[in-house]
Amino acid sequence: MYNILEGLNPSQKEAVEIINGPLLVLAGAGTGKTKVITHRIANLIKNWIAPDSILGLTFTNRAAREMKERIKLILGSDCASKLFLGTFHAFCMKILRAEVEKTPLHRNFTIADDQDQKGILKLAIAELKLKEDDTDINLFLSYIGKAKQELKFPEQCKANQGYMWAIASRIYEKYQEILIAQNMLDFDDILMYTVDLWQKNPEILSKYQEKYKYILIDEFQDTNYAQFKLIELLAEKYKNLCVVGDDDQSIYGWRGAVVENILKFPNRYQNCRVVKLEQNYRSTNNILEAANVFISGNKQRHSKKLWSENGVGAKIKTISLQTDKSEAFYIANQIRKVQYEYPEIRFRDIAILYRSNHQSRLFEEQFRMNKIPYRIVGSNSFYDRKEVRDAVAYLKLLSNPSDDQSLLRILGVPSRNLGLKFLESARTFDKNSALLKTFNNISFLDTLSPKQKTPLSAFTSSINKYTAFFAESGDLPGKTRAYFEEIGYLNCFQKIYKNIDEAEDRRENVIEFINAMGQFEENKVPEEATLTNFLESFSLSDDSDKVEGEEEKNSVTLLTVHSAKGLEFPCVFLVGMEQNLFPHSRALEERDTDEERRLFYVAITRAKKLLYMTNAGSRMKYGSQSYQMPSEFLAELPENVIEDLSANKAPVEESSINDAFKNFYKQFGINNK
DNA sequence: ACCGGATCCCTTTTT
DNA sequence: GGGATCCGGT
Ligand SMILES: Nc1ncnc2c1ncn2[C@@H]1O[C@H](COP(=O)(O)OP(=O)(O)OP(=O)(O)O)[C@@H](O)[C@H]1O
Repeated sequence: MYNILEGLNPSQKEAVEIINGPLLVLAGAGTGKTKVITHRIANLIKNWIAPDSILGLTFTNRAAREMKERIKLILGSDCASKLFLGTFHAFCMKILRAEVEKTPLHRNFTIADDQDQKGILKLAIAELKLKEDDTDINLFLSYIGKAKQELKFPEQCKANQGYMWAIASRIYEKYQEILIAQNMLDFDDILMYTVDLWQKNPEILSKYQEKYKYILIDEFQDTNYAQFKLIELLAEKYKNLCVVGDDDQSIYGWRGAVVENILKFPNRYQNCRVVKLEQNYRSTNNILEAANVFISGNKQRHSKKLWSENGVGAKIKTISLQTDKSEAFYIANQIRKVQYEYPEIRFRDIAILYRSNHQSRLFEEQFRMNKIPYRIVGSNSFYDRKEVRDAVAYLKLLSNPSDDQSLLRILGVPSRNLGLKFLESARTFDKNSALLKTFNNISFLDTLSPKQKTPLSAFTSSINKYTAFFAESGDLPGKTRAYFEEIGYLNCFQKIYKNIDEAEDRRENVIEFINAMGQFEENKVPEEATLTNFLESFSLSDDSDKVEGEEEKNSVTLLTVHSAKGLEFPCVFLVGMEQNLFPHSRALEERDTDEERRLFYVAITRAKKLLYMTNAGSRMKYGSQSYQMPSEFLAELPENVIEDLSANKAPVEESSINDAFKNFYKQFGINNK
């Protein structure tokens, strides 16, 4: 049998061998915290603890997936599949589905995405006859989110002081009413409802306390109040709670994360064991020295010294490029060069890290042209496409007939001669009924002209037919394709988009989406291949069960710094190192770049051996050119660990030079045609 | 009611 | 660069 304790240092061993009681592992990047969690799980199982009584929670899907893979390596996939490993949200959804009678929702409830949220919030504002203009929508959503993260229901928010809360709590109340009427919940509800369920039903809580006797949580510095409370309740009885994290890597403050959760963990659990790890096994000392600059000044932290036996290593390379295009071009070239120089570095050992998702686009284009295989983590660009969102809405409606939001989305795609006036009449026909129910009401149909009655009947009969089909599990792609064809969606694109290529593109995206359902189904037992399950994993972006092919595995990874947390790559390109991008303009405006600095620390510490940082002098922003200054962080890098390659003329793509000149001329009003 | 065009937002970061 | 939204013509 695999020796679980082999290859661990004494502190790691200590943590792994503790079986019962609260345990905190507080340590810097790359010191093997995640390794402690995975090996500790293995050790629990070796000590005859049932795998299904172990709960491993992570923050991001990517981290859950990574952990699953590591555990598979130690325990084998049979054993690994028995324990629950996933995000807080995935775990809570499992509970809410199981205990649905005790929640405000009905079976097959669906998760509201951000567009649903906005739509419902608009409805709430309209129903209250408030005249808040659209720009306030995001503000109110953030109020509501904040309340939910603190586990406050609308009732409790009414007690909040201030003019804004007076309005916000009324909107919150209405918003919640509509969500529930549509049998939906938003992301924050997932946590709030679970805590509420447990608090109101001690017998249910007790059931789960008995089930999950051993709890392990990675990246604990990122938990918010609701998550802390959730775990506190679950662990109350046995207190076998192991949390692991690094206060210097706290980068989710904007989402309500409370660092004190980890810092004060020993105060909350009196007999808590604390283990610190100081040896970094990941990076070279050059990389660590650079990283340290950005956290040593942080207030409110446990100071941790990191050291590594990995030698000084290569210098960090910084390169300034002219444009965002030449940045992507340079990196595509550099990847080839790196592979030439270091044959052991495969595509999968390389990552492109950026501050925000939209930066991936140019790299995708460039990599496609250069035949560099890549995969993007966590970007919604595909799933955010209108045609894909519409496809999802078509399906959500089958799973949850009360989902008016989805109905509204797709009723006019393709156009069915059923517009605003028609909707108004359906709404007034029965204010308290879901739209789809009204559509099926014979006496409502009788109020319509034949020109509307015919398309509406065709629409509802397809919906009803496929609702019945999907009630059985299995063959999701086949049924979906037939559904989309019959209801006129799959072949409506030629009609909607004049440009034939665009129409074909969009149609193909829908086909690709249908294929993704096939992939979802592939590694599921037939009973689990239900539409509801698919939609749920889609909403949670939970692709942790997806099996990747070799080609896919051996790809360059494109991802944000946030989603790279917890991961490591031998070669990292940190791109877009420009003022207002990283650090982000919002942080600069608020004169609070602490979290950006920690984010930068996280970015640097992803690299094992090679680290490149690039910045561009100009970049397309909102469709127009913007001139960019190098990031203030670059100036802080210790000189002895960096090497500036900018002077060595990097190969610059022809068209980028032309672009740069054109913009130069444009700037001075010279017409260079 | 539909279509096309103009206009106006946006853009952190994730579940 | 792209989506949602509004407006005016058909
Ligand atoms: N005792 C050890 N001996 C050799 N390698 C180790 C040891 N402990 C950890 N490592 C390696 O160090 C690397 C970093 O480990 P791990 O990802 O667990 O760190 P971490 O503390 O979770 O990092 P982060 O804070 O960045 O998430 C991994 O490649 C791991 O295999």
